[in-house]
Amino acid sequence: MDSALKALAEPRRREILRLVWSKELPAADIAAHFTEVTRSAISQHLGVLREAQLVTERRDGTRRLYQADQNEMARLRQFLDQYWTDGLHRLRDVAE
Amino acid sequence: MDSALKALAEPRRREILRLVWSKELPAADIAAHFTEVTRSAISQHLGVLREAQLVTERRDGTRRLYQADQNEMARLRQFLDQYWTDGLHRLRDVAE
DNA sequence: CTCTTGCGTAAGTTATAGCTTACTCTCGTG
DNA sequence: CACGAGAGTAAGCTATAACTTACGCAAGAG
Repeated sequence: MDSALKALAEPRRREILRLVWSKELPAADIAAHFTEVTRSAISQHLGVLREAQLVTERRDGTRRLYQADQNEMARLRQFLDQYWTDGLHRLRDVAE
Repeated sequence: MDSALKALAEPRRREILRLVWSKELPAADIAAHFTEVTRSAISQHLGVLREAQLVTERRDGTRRLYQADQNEMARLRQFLDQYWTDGLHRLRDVAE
């Protein structure tokens, strides 16, 4: 969970997640969206997202297709929601 | 906004935010919660949170009282909500 | 004025992140 | 079997993060 939040803290990785949120994309297509950095850099970002389990990888011949892992994304979302909810409870308790 | 997310990616800083979410605390009290690191380390974490505008600082004599900045916290929350909402829209559009 | 308390800040260290270039691996194809 | 395309990986660089210890500074107490 902690690795997921750290992964999300990187703008480039958030952008990658947007790209593969709803559709599978091969690594080359993903890299093509980033003109400022090399394909290798993107491959490494994909590695970080994979380790955080935020994306799944599927092989198709020589290509590797990536897609956001909705389960893990949901878990991360829930973690953040919980964080805020707890905080708001503390606010409410103090208000009394 | 980006600095806020990066600030939140640090477990120690998330813990600090929880401490000052609903009440002002002097730096010493905050530091006292962390036995693994020095007071100086916590002071630096507070600096990061301050720069990300996630906490406000108020001076009272020689003490400095910190508290979570609800406005900025709300902005961050909204940013994350938007991120997920956009993603879910892409999912929905693909489903059609 | 001086001393103590509460805290930030400077300097230096070590670990880690993000990047590049170069290499390697694995398929599919002729 | 050779080779070209798609991608990860190794090595090395630079910047930044997270610490530590040491020092400096402001404010109230005596």
